[in-house]
Amino acid sequence: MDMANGTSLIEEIVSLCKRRGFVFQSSEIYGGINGFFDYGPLGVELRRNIKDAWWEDMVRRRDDMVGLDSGIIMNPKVWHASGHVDGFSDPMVDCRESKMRYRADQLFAGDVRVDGQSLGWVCLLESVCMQDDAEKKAESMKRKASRQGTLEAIELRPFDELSSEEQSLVPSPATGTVGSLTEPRDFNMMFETNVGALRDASSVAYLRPETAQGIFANFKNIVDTGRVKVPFGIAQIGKAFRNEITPRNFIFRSREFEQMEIEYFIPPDEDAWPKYHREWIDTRMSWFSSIGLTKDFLGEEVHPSEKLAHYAKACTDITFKFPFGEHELEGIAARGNFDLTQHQQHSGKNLEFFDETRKEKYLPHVIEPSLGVDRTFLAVICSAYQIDEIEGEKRTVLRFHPRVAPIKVGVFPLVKNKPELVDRARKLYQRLQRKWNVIFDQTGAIGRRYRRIDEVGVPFGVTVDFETIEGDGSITVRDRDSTEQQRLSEDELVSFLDKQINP
RNA sequence: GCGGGCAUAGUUUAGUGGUAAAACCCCAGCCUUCCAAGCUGGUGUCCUCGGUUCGAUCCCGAGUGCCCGCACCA
Repeated sequence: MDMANGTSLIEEIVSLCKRRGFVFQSSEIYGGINGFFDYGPLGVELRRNIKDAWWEDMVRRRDDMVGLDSGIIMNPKVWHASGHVDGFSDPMVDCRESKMRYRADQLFAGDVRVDGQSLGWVCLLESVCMQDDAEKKAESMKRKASRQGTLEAIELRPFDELSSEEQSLVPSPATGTVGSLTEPRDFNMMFETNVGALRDASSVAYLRPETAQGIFANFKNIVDTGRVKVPFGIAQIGKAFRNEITPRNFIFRSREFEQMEIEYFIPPDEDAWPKYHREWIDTRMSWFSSIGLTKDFLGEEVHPSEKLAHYAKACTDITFKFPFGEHELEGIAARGNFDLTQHQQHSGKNLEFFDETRKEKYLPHVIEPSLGVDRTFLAVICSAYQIDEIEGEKRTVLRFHPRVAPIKVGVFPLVKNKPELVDRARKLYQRLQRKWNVIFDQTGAIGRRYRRIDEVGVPFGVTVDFETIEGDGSITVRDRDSTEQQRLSEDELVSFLDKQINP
């Protein structure tokens, strides 16, 4: 996709989303707030349809899945066990001159001393040969200073373990200038809050950065009460919060978002996970196609083993070619039994599963397909958005799959000033309204009303005309994508719509 | 967090140191027998707060938001 075009394409989509009530910037009348969005009348329907489709296909239509809705705030110990509190609060250091950014624990510095006197500090990025490099640098510093004497051994320490006086002596690894590095700054992505009336260290709690830990924390409850047998999965849809440094790309990366996550528990045998991992990738990929994502925009990206977290066995992303680039839609990770092991240790509760057929206890391993509602929402719109031409006129159309379309049917009297048409159309509207989200529109010319529903992705327009009230009672159904019409009786219409909308 | 650009109606944009404009959209009415027809009317704190000025939407500063690049993204 060419980028010059891509930029304006996403702008067009953002503008359409606002104009037609899909997505608004949060708190817009107060100047907005970076990284938060609100979903308008059409947006909320689309979101709901996406979530319903996922829940229907991943939970209700499967024998091996159960659902869960855990709270956003949990005991903070959960996030210590999961590693989110300690592991992911990387302090970062910026170089003011070169604008480079470093993780403080990957930046090593040491004092260069000759006969007890400091010549200044050296600073290097973490590497296997950094000790050698440091000594070479020290030699050259000694030569430049024309100093005699013996170089002392250099003790390299991570930047974040130095005192702030020491930090201020460290030169930038990029430019060599002393004083160019900032103090380490915390970039923990979890939002903190306080539980209870008192605000102190003991009241700190976190807004969950993922829904997955709620599943692990409830694993024992579900095993004890849910009549489940490995392999089985627990699914959850819910809000999650990450204090992203730079939210970007519209709703693609925001600070408050909604996840649809599955933890699928499998036997711990080493040959088990590759099979289940592959199955889930295929299942999820075909699900994306089924709700109307453009196949050519979907891709798979396997994480190289050296970039995996230490506990992960594999991770494959399902990616989507957004107008601003190809990015992750869903991550499907084989996480071993890392999470259950952690929670078992930290909680002191036995979380082992007793396998009846094998007559043994074990901590199941897990496959984690984890998807963002908001990213799916954007991918659905990007797949659906099209500008085409009808009889020389441009039209903007959202070709939503009928299953996710916010509004399923538009019902129209052919003209407004004939009460019989209007009454009959209104009756039909009321009948359809009991089953689907439909709209009634009698304003302006019929063509205008068709175009208007095209732009919000309504798949079907039905029109009550003179043949309906004077002839055989049939109505016309107009297809959004082909713009072709067919005449059906009301009963035929209802079963036609049912087939199209609920596959 | 850093650097650059931008901020005018619901949307896209024009414009000005002296009380702001177009197109489209939207709402109401008239008209209309199948793909954005026409007519009439309606809808605006020029992002916020300071400063300069007799007077600021315009100039200056700060903030906020958006876009692009860097960095970050468990």
